[in-house]
Amino acid sequence: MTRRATLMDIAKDCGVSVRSVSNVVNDQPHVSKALKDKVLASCRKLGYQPNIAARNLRSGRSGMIGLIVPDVGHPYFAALARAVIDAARDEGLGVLVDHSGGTREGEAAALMRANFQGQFDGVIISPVATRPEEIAEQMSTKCVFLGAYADQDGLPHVGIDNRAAAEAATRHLIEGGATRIAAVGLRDRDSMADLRLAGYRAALEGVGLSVTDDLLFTVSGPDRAAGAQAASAIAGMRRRPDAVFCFTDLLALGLMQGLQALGLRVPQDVAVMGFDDLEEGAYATPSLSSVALDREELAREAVRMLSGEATRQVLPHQVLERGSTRSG
Amino acid sequence: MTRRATLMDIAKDCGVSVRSVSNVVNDQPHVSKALKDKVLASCRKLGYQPNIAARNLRSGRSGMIGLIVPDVGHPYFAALARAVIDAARDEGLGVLVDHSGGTREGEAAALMRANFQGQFDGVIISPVATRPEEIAEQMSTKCVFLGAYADQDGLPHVGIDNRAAAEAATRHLIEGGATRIAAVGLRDRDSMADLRLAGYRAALEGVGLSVTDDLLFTVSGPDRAAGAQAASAIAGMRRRPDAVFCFTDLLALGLMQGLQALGLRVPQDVAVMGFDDLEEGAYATPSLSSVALDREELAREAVRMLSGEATRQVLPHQVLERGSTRSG
DNA sequence: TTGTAAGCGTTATCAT
DNA sequence: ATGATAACGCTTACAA
Repeated sequence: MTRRATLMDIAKDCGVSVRSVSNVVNDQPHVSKALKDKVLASCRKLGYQPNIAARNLRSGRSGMIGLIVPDVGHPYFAALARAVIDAARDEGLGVLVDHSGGTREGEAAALMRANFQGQFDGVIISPVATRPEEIAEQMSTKCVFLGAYADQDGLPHVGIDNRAAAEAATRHLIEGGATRIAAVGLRDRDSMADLRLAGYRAALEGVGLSVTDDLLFTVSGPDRAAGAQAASAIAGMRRRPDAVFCFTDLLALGLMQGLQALGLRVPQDVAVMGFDDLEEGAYATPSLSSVALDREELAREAVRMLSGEATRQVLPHQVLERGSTRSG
Repeated sequence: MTRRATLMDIAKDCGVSVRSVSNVVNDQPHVSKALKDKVLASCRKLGYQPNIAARNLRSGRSGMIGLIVPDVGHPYFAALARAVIDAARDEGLGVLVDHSGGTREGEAAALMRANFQGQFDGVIISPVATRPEEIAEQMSTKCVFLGAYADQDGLPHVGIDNRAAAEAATRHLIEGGATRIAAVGLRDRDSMADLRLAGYRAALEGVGLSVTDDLLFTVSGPDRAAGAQAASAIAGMRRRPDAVFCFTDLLALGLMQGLQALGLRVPQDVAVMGFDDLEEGAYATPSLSSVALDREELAREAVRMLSGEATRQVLPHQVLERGSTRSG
């Protein structure tokens, strides 16, 4: 295998200038049909492929964006990654995916890598433990933030109104007849959870139910195991809740599994509400009620925002009633 | 915001040559301590960050690899992507993730993008509908193939012995007392499924059970819905199987859900065996027996193979007995 | 419409 | 150990 063909090779082969070849390759307007044909034929003959590094150096753009999530293996972020990859592709961009583990150190390391890995045309990030302002400060390229947001920051952000969504989800449980509703979620360093907790509180207070600490369960992780653990705790309570609002579907799935293993019926004994609308939830037994958003639109907005001026996009959410909260 | 600092800016600031600065930045062996300190201080002062595009152009490497899977949203490939990203990170490489949809056209398009998106230092690909030789032929960079393989090709490949693994899985069902075992999987253009089917056949024939066509179920997709569909077909059979071997966990999960919705008990009425060892399977009700491999090792080998000479790595597999096949 | 040539910011080859 | 300088392959003024 010999050296790859360059623009100049083509130019020589055709007896024209590199300029003309470049014009053809880049679909510039002013090229004669004859030239175009000749050049393209030569490109095929010599197997020409543009050197992207050179193009990037010259143009200052890379055609790549970064996506940083806590964990690509997590179903929610896997679905998100898919949507972002699709949206980026439609804009002719590739997506370098990285994960942070959801810890502060992990996020710092991922940001480092993003700064050095390459010249991204932008980075989409779903932060957990680091404040957006801190992140934007240390990044050398534009960032769009996904997920929770604090109202004060003016940074590019796209997501749903987590507080309102959580309130709606909790209200759904109340309307189903629940009077003693537990909340299960991560706490500490997770502003997303804070917002959902606030929504939960608001819903209860809205109907005059008091929020007591024994109804609040802080889990150890974002996974099914943590949900199952919460199930044991809840099943063992002297005054057992008749409904549980989990801050994520994965927690809810673990919780449902745990409750059922302990002999409790869902939703008859305990109704369960999730958040995220994972495909997996629709196939659980019973199917899991959840809060949904349009992930494709989320991704499209995020990608668009990377090259635009817009700074905040709040997407609509939707409460999906399924088997886990269907009374009767 | 002004222009980003370059090597030359640092050189001027320090009163040394760019060569010296480059040496420091790249940790070359022959640099005096004094120079190093001076340069590093200047870098910090001016906020220097190397221009990766320029470096790539000069060095001919990009520090990035491509990963092409049918669908990043699919739990198996999400887990795989995570493992590959981790393995690549340990080698200082970033991973550009793309998906093909698992169709021939989709794979062709993804390969195109991989060729143009950037200069990858290699591509790891999990092909479905396109033969490895065809792929290798049209790619301008080294490819390592994941998943199934045909014995004749000498292309870099890492995976398990799918045929043997499927045989072991089926044998596990036989040892559990099953005598009428159905197989559920994709067919056509999916060599992975062919191998697993062959293993299934071998296991049955090994104990003198005949393989009849009515036991073979071809599904419409790789998802839970397809598994649930197969459940209806199986539940409705005049002579119902007492066990089902699904070629993937996702099919098995849909199948289990479907069977149970139809009033059949797993494993008492029908034992179910999956393949892939998804985390989700361990949390299903009942927990799903499956065939596992070490995904982290798979990923490490694949990444290593990109820069090495090795051409085939067959990893060990393991049959995991869980609730869905536990008799008694 | 096409040709010439100047960079883009590195790295690496010569020297010294 | 460090300096000067020529590539790397492309885009794009500026000319013609």
